[in-house]
Amino acid sequence: MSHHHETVEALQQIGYRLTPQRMMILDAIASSDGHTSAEEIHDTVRVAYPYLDISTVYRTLDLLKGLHLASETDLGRGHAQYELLSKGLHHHLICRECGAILDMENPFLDPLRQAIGKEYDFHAEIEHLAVFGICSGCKQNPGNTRG
Amino acid sequence: MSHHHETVEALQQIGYRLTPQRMMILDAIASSDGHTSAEEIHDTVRVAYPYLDISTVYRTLDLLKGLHLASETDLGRGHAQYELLSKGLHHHLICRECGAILDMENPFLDPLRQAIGKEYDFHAEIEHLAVFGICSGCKQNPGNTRG
DNA sequence: TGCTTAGTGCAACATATTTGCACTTGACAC
DNA sequence: GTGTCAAGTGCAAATATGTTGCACTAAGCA
Repeated sequence: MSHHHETVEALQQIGYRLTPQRMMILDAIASSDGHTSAEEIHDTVRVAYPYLDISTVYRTLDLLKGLHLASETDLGRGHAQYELLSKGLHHHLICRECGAILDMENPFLDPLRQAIGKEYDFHAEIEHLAVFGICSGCKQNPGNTRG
Repeated sequence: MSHHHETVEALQQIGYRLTPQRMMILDAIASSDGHTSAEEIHDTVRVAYPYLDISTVYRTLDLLKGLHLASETDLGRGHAQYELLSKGLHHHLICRECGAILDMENPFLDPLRQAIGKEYDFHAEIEHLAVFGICSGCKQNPGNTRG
């Protein structure tokens, strides 16, 4: 998964330092198959490098957010979830019964973006949307809460 | 603004007690012209009644949420924002330049809801959506940050 | 008016995130 | 390579937001 180092090397081009911590954090986000929390990133990296501090994780995430390389979303847990934007923009449908998360493709929101632009003269930057509701499984078979 | 007491009186019908705290909290949300934070509600009510505890605010908000009388949204600040659902369901367009908040009417999202249902077999319950982007003013005249 | 339990205030806790500061180290010049 | 120096890091403490246990209060009702 070292191809993600490309991203950090890109950072270097615009004046940021290429540190092992940043590479490891980026690898952790990439290898997490979707969304991760700061705490999970911290735990993952600390297996290999126990000195990593959680504040470094947050500072790196802020950096990535600012450069639009990662997105932050509130997926209904008590903490933010992060995701690399390089792996194709997409959004989430979250079942509030069973907690399942479906991915929704980005172009799906294009009609909404256009409608908002037309009606409200507002340029909607929907980078990462979380939509709550009920999935098909729970529609047919209600009552299986998870959290 | 005592017409909002109707809502609390409705609560009473389904077995909840009509307490002065609940009435004051509801008035505070209603009078705040849109979204408020728990802390703002607390401050507002404490002008008249200094003994109100923040935990009572949170417990009342949980109650209102559970009964779908109020909605909770993350509007990009570090805390949740609350709003009464009685005043017509709507959504927000938030300018990330100047912080302005536009209201978007609920039926506007119907095509998206239908599309999600069709494509993903998912029942989207979009009660309160926050869409970030750039408003028309900032499109023409960039550079006026607010926070 | 008294009974009972929902609701409240208080204090302590839990969790997520931020910040000040001294130390380290990546990037670059020599 | 070696030196320079600010960006970046680790650490500890602080801050912010929300939650919880518990004793006390009071709303609703007989």
